[in-house]
Amino acid sequence: MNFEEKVWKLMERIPKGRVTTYGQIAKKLDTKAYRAVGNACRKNPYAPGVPCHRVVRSDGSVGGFGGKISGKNVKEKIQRLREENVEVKNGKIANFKEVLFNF
DNA sequence: GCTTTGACTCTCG
DNA sequence: TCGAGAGCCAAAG
Repeated sequence: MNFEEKVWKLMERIPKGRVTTYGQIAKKLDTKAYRAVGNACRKNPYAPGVPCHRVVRSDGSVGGFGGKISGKNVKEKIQRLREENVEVKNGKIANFKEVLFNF
């Protein structure tokens, strides 16, 4: 199994209404390839089976899909997050600690 | 096979 | 509090 497949599989485990960080995923995979995780996310061939929008940065900010990349459909992702009990404020998770999914 | 790049994270000033 | 720099790993050129 490739590294990316592991990442995707792990992301699949993220329940609705919860989020996780790249660091958590990397840690679960016994690696420090935080950035590679992000890369795998960006590819994301299993979307929306693999909800990459539920993966955020360690500080609770939504990461690249929130402010840098794809400025419009991102809002829909954010909106979906908010519908899933995840409050997003200004590109960051408001109740981050509460919705953070610990593997 | 080496170099570049990235949706990252940590530390320091 | 915020920005810059360094370190990390994997994929693509």
